[in-house]
Amino acid sequence: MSIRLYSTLSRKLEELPPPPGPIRMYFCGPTVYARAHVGNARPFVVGMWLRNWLRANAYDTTLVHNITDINDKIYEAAPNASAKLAERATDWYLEDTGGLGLGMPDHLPRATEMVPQIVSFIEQLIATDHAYAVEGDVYFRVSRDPEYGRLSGQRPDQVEDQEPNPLKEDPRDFALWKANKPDEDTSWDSPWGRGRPGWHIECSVMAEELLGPAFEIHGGGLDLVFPHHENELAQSSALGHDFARIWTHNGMLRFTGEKMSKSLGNFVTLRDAIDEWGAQTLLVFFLTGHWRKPIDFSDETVAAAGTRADGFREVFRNPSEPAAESAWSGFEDALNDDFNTPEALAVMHGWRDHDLLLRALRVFGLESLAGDEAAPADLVEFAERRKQAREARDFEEADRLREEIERRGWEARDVAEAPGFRLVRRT
RNA sequence: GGCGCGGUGGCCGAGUGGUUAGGCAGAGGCCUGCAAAGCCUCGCACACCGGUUCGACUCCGGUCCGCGCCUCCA
Repeated sequence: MSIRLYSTLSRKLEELPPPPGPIRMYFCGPTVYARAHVGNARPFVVGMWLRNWLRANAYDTTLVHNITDINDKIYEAAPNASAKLAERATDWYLEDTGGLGLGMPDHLPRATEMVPQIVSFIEQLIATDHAYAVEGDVYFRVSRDPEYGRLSGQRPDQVEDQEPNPLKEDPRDFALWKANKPDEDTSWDSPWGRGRPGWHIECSVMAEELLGPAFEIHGGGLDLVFPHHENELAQSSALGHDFARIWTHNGMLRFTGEKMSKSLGNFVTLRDAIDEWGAQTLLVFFLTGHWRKPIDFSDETVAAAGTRADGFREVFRNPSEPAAESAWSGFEDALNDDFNTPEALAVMHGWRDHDLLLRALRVFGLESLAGDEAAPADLVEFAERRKQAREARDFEEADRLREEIERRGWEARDVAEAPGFRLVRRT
C-alpha cells in the first residue's frame, strides 16, 4: 500500500511517489516573540513523525522548519529591541521542542538569514508586474492572479474588509516589503529603501532556497491556510514555480473549549507541559488524535495518554511474545492511510512483541518507553528489606516499607523472578 | 455575510452499506499475606428529521449544536 495524505489544495488524498522519493517537506514554524505553547508544537511533532515514517519506508527526505524572526508581532512585543527578543525566543523554541525528544528537522532557516534572497524574489515579482513599490513598501498585486483563493477556497471579493491602506491598489493586496518605522530596530537595504520583509514572503523564499521551486509537502497549522499559505502559493506561482504539491494542515489544539492561543490567553507553554506531564505522555497524547482533527488538551485527556504510555512500558517489563508475521501490516496500513495515528495506536496496544513494538514506537520518538529508569539505591535497599520482612511474615513492616517507597514516587511490586521484587517509577 | 470541518457508548477516539475497533474510567473474577502489575469476563454507541436501499451509524437532503478561518495566530 502506498502512502497517502490528505491535501488541502486538492481536497482529497494524494498518493506519494514510490520510495526513495525524494520527499521534500516544509513545515511552517513559529514567529519567535514568546515562549511556544503546546498547540505550537503540533506541526513540529507531525512533521517529525512524518519524516520518521517516510525514512522507515526507505524514502529520501528533507524536512525544513522555519523560524520567522522578522514580523510585526516581534516589533510590537519589543519596540526597538526586537532582535534580542527574537534571538531569545528562538533559543526557547529550540530548547522546548528539543525537550520532546524527537530530534530536529534537517534545516531550521531564519528569515534574517535570507533577506538578500527575499529582496531578489520581490524584484522578480515587480519585474513581472506581480508586485508594485510605493513609498518604500512593496505589495503583491492579487488581481494579477486569477487563481488566487484556490488553496483556501476564499474568494477575494468575499473577504471581509480590512483596515484601509491608501498605498494599496486593492485592499486584498498584501505587503512583501515594509518601509522601516520608528520603533523597528532591524532593517535592511533594498531597492525601495531601508525596510524589512512582510509576513508571507519569507516562507516562499526559505522553502525554495532549501527545497527548490517544486517540492512535495507543505505543512502547518490549519489557521495558516488563509491568508499565509494562500499568499505563499500566490507569490511562488506568480514566478511560475510549482511550489508545494501536497498541503497538509493540522487541526488546532483546543483548551477550555477553544483554540489554544496566546491572544485568547488560554494556553499552557510547551515547557510547562513537558515539566508537568513528561515528553512521552505528551507525544502519546498527540498520537491519540488524528493530525487533521482538533484535539482537546485537558487533564483528563492527557492523563489518559499517560496511562497508555504506562501500558507500553509494562509490555517491556514482561516477556516478549513473538507476534504473527502479519502484525506489522495493520500498523503500516493505518499510517499509510493519511497517517492515522489513533488507528496505529490501537494496533500497537495488541502487541506483546518487544522488537515489533519498539520498531513502532521509534516512529514516534517513543523508544525510551522500552527502558525503565533504575531506582535509587536506597529504595532498592528498602525493597530488599521488604522482601526479607515478607519472608519473615512480618507484613506490617513490609507494608510500611512499601508505603515508604510509594512516598518517594516508586512502586514496589512482588514478582516471582529474581530478585523477587521490581521497582517501577510511578507516573 | 463568505469559506471549511465536525457531532460515535461515562470520557478519548478509529471505522464500515449487512460481521469485535482500540484506549481510559467502572463492575466481577483469577492471582497476591494484602497489594500492584498482568490475565479473563462485562457496555443492545453512532445529534435530530426525512429520503434512497432488502438493509444506513455508514449514501442524499434538511434541522439543531459545536469548532476553525476570513485580523496576529501552529
